[in-house]
Amino acid sequence: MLDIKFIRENPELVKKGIESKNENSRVDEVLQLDKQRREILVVSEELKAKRNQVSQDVGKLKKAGQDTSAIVAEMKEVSDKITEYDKKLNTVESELNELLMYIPNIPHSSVPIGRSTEDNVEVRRWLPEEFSFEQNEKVYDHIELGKKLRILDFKRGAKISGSGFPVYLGKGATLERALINFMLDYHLHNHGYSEVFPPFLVNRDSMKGTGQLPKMEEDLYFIDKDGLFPIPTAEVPITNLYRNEILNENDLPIKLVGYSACFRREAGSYGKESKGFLRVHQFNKVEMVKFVKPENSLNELENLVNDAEDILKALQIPYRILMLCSGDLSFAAAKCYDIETWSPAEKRWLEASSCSTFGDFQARRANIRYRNESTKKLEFVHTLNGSGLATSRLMVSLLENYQTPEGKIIVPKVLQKYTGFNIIE
RNA sequence: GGAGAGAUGGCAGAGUGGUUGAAUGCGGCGGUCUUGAAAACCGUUUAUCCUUUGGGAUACCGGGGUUCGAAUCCCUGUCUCUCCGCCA
Repeated sequence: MLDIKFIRENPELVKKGIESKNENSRVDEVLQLDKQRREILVVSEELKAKRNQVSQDVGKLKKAGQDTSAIVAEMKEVSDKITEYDKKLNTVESELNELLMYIPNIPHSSVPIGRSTEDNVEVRRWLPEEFSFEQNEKVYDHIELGKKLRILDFKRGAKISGSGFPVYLGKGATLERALINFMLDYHLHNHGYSEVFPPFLVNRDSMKGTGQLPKMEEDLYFIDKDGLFPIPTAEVPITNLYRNEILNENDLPIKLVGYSACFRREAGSYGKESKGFLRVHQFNKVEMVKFVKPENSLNELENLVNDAEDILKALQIPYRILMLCSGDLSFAAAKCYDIETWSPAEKRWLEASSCSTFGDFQARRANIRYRNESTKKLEFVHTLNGSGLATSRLMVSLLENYQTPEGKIIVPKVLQKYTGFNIIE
């Protein structure tokens, strides 16, 4: 969430930021509640100071054997007043906090202002040497390939779970597993990350910490019986590793990478987007998470994108990088790059990764701080995360780009030692 | 699932109604001593909020209550540990 002091001091900036995200600005309500809160607080604290003083005196007087009944009676009234003011304070404070939890992060100043995906800015693209957009005029799409090679089964997935729960079969399952292991190893050995294998179910506090809750509850699965949420991304458990903790400055940046299955309800998103792998309820993802010093946040974001890109270069899959405009930024993000891979069958780019810095937005919610050794103060870290990458969309591009004219799949070179085979036919 | 125990500062661990924000030990930081280091000794070491910048308030797992006054008493929730049962 945003710092209430920052909102108090920069209301116009905050309003503009929120509106540029196409979100409803409720800054005036926040300021109103904040003002109320402080007014009540002052009165309550004055009364408490009095109570503390007199209560101590009562103790002393009693020890000295003196009668205190008059004072005690008077203090009873003060005490009642305190209760009254604290109740008011409580109401106002919880309203304020609730409201603050719904206020999105504001875009970083380097983010282009825009309304929708159309205003995103393509930063760069990378294509394998022999690649051309025209060469693949006649191609099978990933669904046809999956069916033909008996490596993907969407129908049976729908039978056992529902639509959007794909089943990987045979060499398809092996390929998926190889892809995950390859990506993990790559980040571990080449990019200096440490591996985490997180829980796939998390509690409400964790979901609030990274900002999925309270706003996006509709998009989450929820296990009512135990009060647990299946994670929509490993970002949630991994970022929350350090919730309510104080990190050593020397340990920063902390760079973690982890695999998880991801579960998303994708409420209300039916239609052509939903065929095959393009939008599913369960998919696999390797996620990178960083905890960094505030001044390094933007730099670390660039590195994060590069780390994700390296995977695609190694796999020789065409991709492009977009800087998201303000209107396309997610609730918690301050700045974000999407990586899109090319689908020859769809003849369009598919989002396979999203790399964001959240500034101190998540850190403030999750209370993740570090001791700044030069100022000796506790400060919030900045958190970043990026997919490195999501296998489902990546698999679409991989299968389609690596198909032969006969509809076989060549296994990318770097994956062959993980799969143990070099062709799927 | 059954029975019991517990939750206090970075850690360990006292404290069972009145200067206790919290003894003591360890750790950390600063200093004395030393050629240097260790040891020893001395000192220091929580955070958040409000503020008329003097100061004030809050917090001993969370929430509620009793009381003039709660780390301390009562209720409740959560979590952890031990034993038994079940089990990949």
